[in-house]
Amino acid sequence: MRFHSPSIQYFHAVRRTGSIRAAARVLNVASSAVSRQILKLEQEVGSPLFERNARGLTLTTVGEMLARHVMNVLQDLDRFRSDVQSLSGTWHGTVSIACIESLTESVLPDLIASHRGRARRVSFTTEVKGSSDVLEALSRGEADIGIAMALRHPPDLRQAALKRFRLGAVVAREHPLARRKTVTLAQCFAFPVIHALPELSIYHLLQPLIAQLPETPEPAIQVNSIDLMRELAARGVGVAFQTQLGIGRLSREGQLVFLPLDNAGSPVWSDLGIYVRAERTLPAYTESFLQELVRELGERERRENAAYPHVA
Amino acid sequence: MRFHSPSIQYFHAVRRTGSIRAAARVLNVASSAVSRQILKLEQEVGSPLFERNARGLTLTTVGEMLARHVMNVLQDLDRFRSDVQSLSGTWHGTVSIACIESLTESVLPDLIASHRGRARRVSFTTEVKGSSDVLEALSRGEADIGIAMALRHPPDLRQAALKRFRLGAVVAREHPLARRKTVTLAQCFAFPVIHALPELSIYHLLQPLIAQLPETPEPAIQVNSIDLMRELAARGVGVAFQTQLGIGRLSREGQLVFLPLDNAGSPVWSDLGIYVRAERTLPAYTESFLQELVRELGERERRENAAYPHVA
DNA sequence: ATAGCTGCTGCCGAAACGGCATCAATATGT
DNA sequence: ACATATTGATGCCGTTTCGGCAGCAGCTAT
Repeated sequence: MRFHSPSIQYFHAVRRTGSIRAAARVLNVASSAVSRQILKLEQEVGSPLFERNARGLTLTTVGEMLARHVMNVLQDLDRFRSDVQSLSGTWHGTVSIACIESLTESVLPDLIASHRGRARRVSFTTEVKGSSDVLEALSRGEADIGIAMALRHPPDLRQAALKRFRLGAVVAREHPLARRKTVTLAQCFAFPVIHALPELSIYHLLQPLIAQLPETPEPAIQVNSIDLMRELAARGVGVAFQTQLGIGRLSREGQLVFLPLDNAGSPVWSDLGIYVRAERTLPAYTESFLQELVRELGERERRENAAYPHVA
Repeated sequence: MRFHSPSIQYFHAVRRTGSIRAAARVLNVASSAVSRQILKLEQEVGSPLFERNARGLTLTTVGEMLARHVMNVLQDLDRFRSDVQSLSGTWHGTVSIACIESLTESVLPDLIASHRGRARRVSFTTEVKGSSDVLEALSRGEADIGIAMALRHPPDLRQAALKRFRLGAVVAREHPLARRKTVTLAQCFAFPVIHALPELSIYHLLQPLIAQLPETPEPAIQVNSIDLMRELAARGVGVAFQTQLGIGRLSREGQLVFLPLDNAGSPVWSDLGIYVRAERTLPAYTESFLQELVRELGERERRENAAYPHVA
């Protein structure tokens, strides 16, 4: 089933590993074979594809162009393979997901479990990253589906869906704020606050709002793990900020209370985007999971926004 | 620059020609070489790609899937080539257009002439077909850009733009109807009418309206050429039907008069769609022309609908 | 029945591929 | 500063693959 010339497979491996010898190890061939294929390729294209640094290879501009083409080819080959297999009845493959941390508590495990229940032959690989890293992984062809904060995405990605969830304060059941319906940022800052570090995307959502506050609040606890943030809040250490997506189980068990943020009378939204490579047609099993993911997130968006109606 | 394995190039040629020996002639190789590559390919895929009829080869289902993949690969290779060339300053390639006849009088020649004036190295091939043939040519990878009546298009095509033009009656300057502002179908059928045959898309636009008329009009002249239709109308033979797009020159010279159709108080629209293959990223020069085409058609749409305001 | 087409298949020379050993250049560790 | 390790490139050589030639059988149209 590998009817494409070795050159492009070798090129692909070299681009990913950043070294000819490393690529050769992955491909189980001699490094000379890889070296030659790359040289031949450069001769065909008429331009160098890599810059030879002493420590390995990096793509030139033309190399990046070819990388895009090769990625398109190999990903479309995957789709073709899956099409053929689904024709012959078998239905297996691997769905590769890159997503931000707030999905790992409930959405993703629920979905993967239910999907695996129905299609045992479909396997998953998931990588948790920051929002911009998610988009980059997608661009580099290292993931099929990406879920990230809806930043401005590069043109080689397509936003398959956009769901917005209310951002809110998260406090322990016993916290003084816990009996309110909504809270303002100012009210939260009357208490110790658990801050997100800039590597978490909540930081970028809250920062402009915090900057508008009349007085800069005292430095509070800062963390870079949503899980840690959640557990700290559950222990009454302070007020954390999250969408309800990210606090599922502890919320269901009644330990945490979610209080929608009220910013001068209007809600604060956290936009979650689902992304795929724009130039790619997904394999059937991936497309199938993607649609489930979009449906599920839409369902949660509907439910949660109904539970906490807008402050008109 | 041909760094893809011979198999897929050979497969592509065989699919297009429908015969191994014919493909071999096109490729300038021995037919045995082609035959072997196809057999090897079928062994790799694990399923026959063609059905061997005594008179040549036709694709199997798996073959059609592979054909789609190969088309994606080769078209994306074209894009890559053009990307590299545009990086090195040179800018040439061929834009292949499939369109319906109503564009050939003014829109297309104007656009191509002006584009060639600016980019001498970009060449064009244009094929005039019926609307459904246009879409099929696009699907088969035989054209880059398609312009056709906006029918329901297959999922492998993407509608890059949709422009609507008013359908109208076209009569000679001296025709009794020529002094009206608008006409109804009934009014037209008081005179001899030049009908379009079913192979022209105007037929399918008018047929449902004609069917609603109280009495079936007498059989009139029937033609399958817009050019002929136009020239007949100019000679006063009867009333023809067209969008104004299709009668440019004769209208400018004052020989033909365009009368927007009035169907029970509302205009009759002819929807023109611009299509490209959905799974394809266009080369830079093609994309550039596509945008010009969309802009120009949008401009004409605006002008013409301003010249003949809606019958509110 | 003949002539012309189809795709397929031995045979063989030529080209491409891959493995091994080696080289020069550079980075790293002591 | 020196030794060591790692990088990509290259010459040599056996193996594999590719492609051309000629001929095969099967089918169709005349």
